[in-house]
Amino acid sequence: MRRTRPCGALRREHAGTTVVLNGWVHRRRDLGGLIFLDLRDHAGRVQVLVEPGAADAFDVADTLRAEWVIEATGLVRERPEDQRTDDGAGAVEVVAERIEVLAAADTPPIQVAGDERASEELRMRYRYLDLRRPDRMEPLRVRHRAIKAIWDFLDAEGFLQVETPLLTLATPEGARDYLVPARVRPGTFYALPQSPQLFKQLLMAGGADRYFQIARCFRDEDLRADRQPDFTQLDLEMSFVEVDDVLELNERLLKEVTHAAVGWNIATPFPRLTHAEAIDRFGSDKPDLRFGYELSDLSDLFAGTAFRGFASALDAGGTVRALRVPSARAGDLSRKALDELEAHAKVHGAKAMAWLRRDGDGFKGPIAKFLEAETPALRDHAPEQSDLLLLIADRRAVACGALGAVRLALRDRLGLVPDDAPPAFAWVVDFPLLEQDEETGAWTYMHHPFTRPHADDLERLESDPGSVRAEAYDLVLNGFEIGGGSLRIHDRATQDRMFRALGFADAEAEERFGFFLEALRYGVPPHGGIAWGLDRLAMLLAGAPSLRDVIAFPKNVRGGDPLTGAPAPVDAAQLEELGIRLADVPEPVEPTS
RNA sequence: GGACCCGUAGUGUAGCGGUUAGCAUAUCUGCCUGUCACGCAGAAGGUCGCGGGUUCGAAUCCCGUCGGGUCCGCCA
Repeated sequence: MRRTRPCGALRREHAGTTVVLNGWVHRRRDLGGLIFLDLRDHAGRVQVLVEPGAADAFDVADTLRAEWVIEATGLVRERPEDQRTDDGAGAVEVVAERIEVLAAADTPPIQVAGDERASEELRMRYRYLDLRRPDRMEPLRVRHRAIKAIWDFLDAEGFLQVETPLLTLATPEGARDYLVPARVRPGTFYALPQSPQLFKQLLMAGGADRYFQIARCFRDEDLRADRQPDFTQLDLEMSFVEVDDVLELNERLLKEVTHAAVGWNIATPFPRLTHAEAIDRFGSDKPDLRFGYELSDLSDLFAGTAFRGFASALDAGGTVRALRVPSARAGDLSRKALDELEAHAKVHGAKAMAWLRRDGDGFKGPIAKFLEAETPALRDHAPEQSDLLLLIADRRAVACGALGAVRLALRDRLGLVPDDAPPAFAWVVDFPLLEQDEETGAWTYMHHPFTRPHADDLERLESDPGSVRAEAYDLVLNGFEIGGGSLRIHDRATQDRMFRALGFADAEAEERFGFFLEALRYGVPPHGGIAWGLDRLAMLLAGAPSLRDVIAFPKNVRGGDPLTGAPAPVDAAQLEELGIRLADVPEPVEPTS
């Protein structure tokens, strides 16, 4: 018999009808002469009452255990007034007439019912059990609603959804590629795409005008809580647009998506910060704008200081940056806490972090006695009694970056962002086109080599490459980069100049990207677009602490899948067929746990 | 490549130099007709991840290793 409706969908108006229910035994309460079952499915739970009068059903109910799958037939009735519960089907119960076991279950290794949380490792190993919990399935539902809203919105805006290849050409730059051996051409390899970047530009060359794709992407780099080796982008591209067109469309899209997925009502347009501003004020190119604690530049104040720690950094062309912790919260930071914050700054590249605590007209702290000359000026930066100043002297990128990291540590330590804080979206624009490798001194692209240089700066591409801005933008939410894009170079001459600036010989560029450079010869429209990190956005929408929560079958920190056991060795025969011989690799070690 | 944190019954945890390795829950048995984390009585369940060392004595301290996690590097 087919179920009449989901367990969780039963309501008072169904009282008096006979229903067939399918579901899992969530809990069983055996009172001896009376058995209660909580029956659970995707929609919720309902109580099934089994009385001794229903002879067969009672005998079956006696054998049931947690997570057995059953079919229960019975009469829906309202529960006694004083016994109703708040959840969906809590006003009714089903009096069992017949119960059939559809699938028995061993005692599960992790409990589905109850508050107890197994370790993340076990929950990944038994992901299908973990997903039976409504709060574990919910992030996937949020993600589904977001993707549906994306499809609906972009379809209405005239975007064409196109799938691009997963087996494609390896590109030596960017992240490490995942390679796939090509059996029919021994010795050659496909690569899995790091993004559909060149394909979507070729679609613009093909006249698609506006394209999007929910695209799987692959990057063989080390994992993080917000980074998986295979992940999903919303990839989109538009022809005949300027930066404002792309940003404006994305703001409207996000308004729709966040509302459809989790009911947010976000304000647009989003604030825009230049890259330089984001670094100087927040010490990050993906600033968390939900709280203040902005950095300040005290380089001028310390120009000519006698304190060697600062003077040497300034002499080397560096800066002194400060972060003020207002007196109201500074008291929460003990000497030990300050040591821990300094250690945090060091992890992020700082050589040291100094602190000063306002004390009367002067300051306390290990370096206070070296700064008597600067004390009057410093008072302006710590106006309140007990205000705390955290100071780092270093190259701009290091000083700002490390203080930015300290700023986030303070956020977490002091709870500077309330749970109900509204989401803070922002655009970071005017990224530098190129950045210099610290060791080799070579210039490399910051975004990718197809990013259009800012027209006003193009003339300096060869003479002063570091000063050239890119027509590139990042989308930031609560301190996470959730998207990035740019206008693209669409003419061969500019693309050639870009490759030369990157130190590629013409022949080398031709070899790597010849197919794309050729396309630029045949009339490509000006175009630009963006890619969202869809997993990361879904994580933030779902309020989840880890990307793994919004991915159905995620990988662990070492890139393994505890459920399937991937990656794993393959048969010698399989390698033989692919023409692959393994170099000496360590024997796979059996886990001992 | 590097730093730090964590591995104790199925699960979650306590114990941090001498314990019969404790508690909760799950499991099994018995009792129980309005429970809803049902209750009550009882039982079984542990190479304290693995290897080595220190010690009269190690779950506990040290080293190594394996596994898990967070971060730095890396991630156009």
